Amino acid sequence: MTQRSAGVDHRRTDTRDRALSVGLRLFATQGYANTSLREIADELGVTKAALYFHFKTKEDILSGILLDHIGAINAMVEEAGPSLATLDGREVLLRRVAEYQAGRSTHLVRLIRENFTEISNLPFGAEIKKGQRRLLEALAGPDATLVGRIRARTAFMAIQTAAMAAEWESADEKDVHEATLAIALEVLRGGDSG
Amino acid sequence: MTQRSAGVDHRRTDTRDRALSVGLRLFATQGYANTSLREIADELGVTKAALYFHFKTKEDILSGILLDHIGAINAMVEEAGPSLATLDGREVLLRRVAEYQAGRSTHLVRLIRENFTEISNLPFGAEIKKGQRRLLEALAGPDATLVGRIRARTAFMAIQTAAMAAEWESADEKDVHEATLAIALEVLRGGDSG
DNA sequence: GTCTATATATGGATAGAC
DNA sequence: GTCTATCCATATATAGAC
Repeated sequence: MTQRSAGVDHRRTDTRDRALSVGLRLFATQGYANTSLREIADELGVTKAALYFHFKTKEDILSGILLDHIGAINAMVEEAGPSLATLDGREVLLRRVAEYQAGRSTHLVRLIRENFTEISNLPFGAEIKKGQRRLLEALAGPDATLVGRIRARTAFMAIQTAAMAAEWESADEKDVHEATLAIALEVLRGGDSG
Repeated sequence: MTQRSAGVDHRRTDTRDRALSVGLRLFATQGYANTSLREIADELGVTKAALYFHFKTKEDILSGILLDHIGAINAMVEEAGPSLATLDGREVLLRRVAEYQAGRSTHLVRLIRENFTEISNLPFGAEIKKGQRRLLEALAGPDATLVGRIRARTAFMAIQTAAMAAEWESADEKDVHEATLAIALEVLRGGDSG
């Protein structure tokens, strides 16, 4: 939920939503620290002061962008629940994560990946880290060995990178995603079957 | 070569080298944009102005840190040469890359990975990107299919991530590296043998 | 090689009018 | 909701003495 009200929208402008969208793109392509409020405001056709009506601080914009994402990841892990005890259940979770990330613009993935240090040092950065940690543990399964945890991490990294690979590979985006998912599943599965 | 002269060192101080070292650590842990020259100078026990004797600009410090790295990666690819036509040769290259990255402090890997957007937009950022692209193509081998290229990328990402995994995994660092290399080789190898 | 002092720009953020 | 005007902190970078 990016909007505040669930029913009819009583807002007089859509500046807030547009700011989140522009902010996502600029933060992802230029970096959070390198993007000024003036740049965002200019693209929106408003002044910096106008932004401060919608967001208390610059961090607030970043927070607004990321909150949905954290929620979605956490929800997927929780929904998986007891099914994570089996390899099949964990494969389903990995497929869902891949689907989710492929559906989003590449910007969100890039934003988190390439501004990870900065985000980590932010007040709510701990939440992001905790979410990723939980996801990796879920993918690794209960009582995972070191090798199992590394498999989970590698599989997740493959998926994550694929979301940005459209720029790198000349191939069709859908083909890249499918091939990557196949390899990620292969990695997660590993030699064993439990 | 971080030093300017090959023979006896005639410099009166080691400020330049220490600056590169401190800069690497701060850039990696806080981000390039979030690290000021004052912070670096303070840690060195000198003033900002002193830094400007050794480096023309702030970017120059980053450049000084990264130049060695680019050279090392390029050298490894070129040394591999015709051996890259075989899977065995490509596995050797991957091992060398893993060895190289594990030997360095985690900071260099983090610096590149988590400031990639910023570095890309820098004047010499194209060199970094070109170097990584060449490495991935080398690992994939000549006439690689899409799947082959994704395997190469995934294997490399696994290695790269392992260099930072000491903080995440409670296990012994050496064990993490060994297990990761094994999985990376497995991914690179894939189903086929050519 | 390093210092003090300063030029200059830009950033985030606020006050108050409309 | 948005504006103009402004505050204030901090940043990179330079000038010139020692």
